[in-house]
Amino acid sequence: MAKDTKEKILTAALDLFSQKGYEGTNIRELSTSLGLVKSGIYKHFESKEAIWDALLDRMIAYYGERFGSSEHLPPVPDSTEEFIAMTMRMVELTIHDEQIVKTRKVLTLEQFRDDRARELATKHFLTGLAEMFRQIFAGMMDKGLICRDDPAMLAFAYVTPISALIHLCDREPEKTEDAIGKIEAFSRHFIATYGVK
Amino acid sequence: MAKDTKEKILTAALDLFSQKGYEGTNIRELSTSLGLVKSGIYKHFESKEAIWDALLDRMIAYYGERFGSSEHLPPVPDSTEEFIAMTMRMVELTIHDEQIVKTRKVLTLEQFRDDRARELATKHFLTGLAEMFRQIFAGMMDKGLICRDDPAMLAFAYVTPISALIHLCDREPEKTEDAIGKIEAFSRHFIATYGVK
DNA sequence: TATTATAGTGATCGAAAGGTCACTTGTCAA
DNA sequence: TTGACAAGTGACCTTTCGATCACTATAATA
Repeated sequence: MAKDTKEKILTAALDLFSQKGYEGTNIRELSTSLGLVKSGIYKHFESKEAIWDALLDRMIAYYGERFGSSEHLPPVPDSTEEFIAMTMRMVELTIHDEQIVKTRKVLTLEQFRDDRARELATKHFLTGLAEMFRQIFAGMMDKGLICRDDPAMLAFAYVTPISALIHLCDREPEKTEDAIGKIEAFSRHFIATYGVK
Repeated sequence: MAKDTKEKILTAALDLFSQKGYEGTNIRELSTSLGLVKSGIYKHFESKEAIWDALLDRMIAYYGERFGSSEHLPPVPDSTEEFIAMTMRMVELTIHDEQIVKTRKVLTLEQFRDDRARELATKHFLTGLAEMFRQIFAGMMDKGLICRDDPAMLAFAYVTPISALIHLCDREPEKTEDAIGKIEAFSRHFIATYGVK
């Protein structure tokens, strides 16, 4: 029950921090959103900063679980069409999973203030995805699906445009449909460019 | 002299907001950084929010000046090498010009809170650059420098990876050199892919 | 049943926030 | 020289912030 409340606090904190940032969020609001009074929070965390630290711990752990090991690497697709489908599945997930969206927003807002957020932001936004697709592209080259090239460069060139549109969705959710369409169009164009005919 | 102070306040506000965000900045700090006392600010702006509004006005005006008209469009290059050189010149400027860096940071930090920041962020980070390069690519296709393709798609595919690395520099300035190298490598790879041999 | 640890309450604190106001200083036009 | 106005000062106001503490309710354990 204690642990339950602690988790609820972190979830509520993620929600508020992702909207207003760390500084913009106050403890009173956080506690009332959970149906308890301000001082109740301090039975579970000793300070506002302790909440922030725990939240970052959770985000880092979650990221490590999902992207840390190569076990979670999606299988190398057997066709370019399958590759596009896989991309779109991943995009849909990352755009619609609220927890992931909020995590991205928090990292965006706190990247200049907190060193761990800074580091995690780079992983989330750039290096993590790029490394993952580097491996996928290397595999696809072996299978003869795309032409031989530097897989790291291709991954970078593939991942960053998609990432830019994901950020656009975070910022302007009403453009989500457009963005998803654009991602698919980009993905097809990419395959048209680098795919083996 | 009055106008001078007003401008100085906005410049100091840009500096602080870009580091700590709007909420994280207090006007006592802002005023002492200018060598005056807190209440002095209120001789020039009626509230903290008025400073924010004026700052956004200035950013919007500045953006309109530089990117609004097609007069400021850089000339279509006469060779792919010139194209790369032009890209690198633009990148160096946008990474090292403090005002521009701070503007990007502020927009990053306030994009979820303020509608005008949201809109300007999308222009700065995505649509503005993409539109500019769409025109450049269209011109380069006419000159036979790059192969015929959808110029908007190429611009999007060219601009977003560079933008991602610029954001990386904003977040982790110690990686600036690496990032610039990577931008040039990407630019050359891009030309190797789409340039007419 | 008595004990004890824990979750939650409400009053309260000091610090810091944004903002106001009467006042002083400095500058320029008449 | 003087009057007027803008620029800047310092004391003070109210509100809100994060945080503390004595207290109560609850529920599991000995």
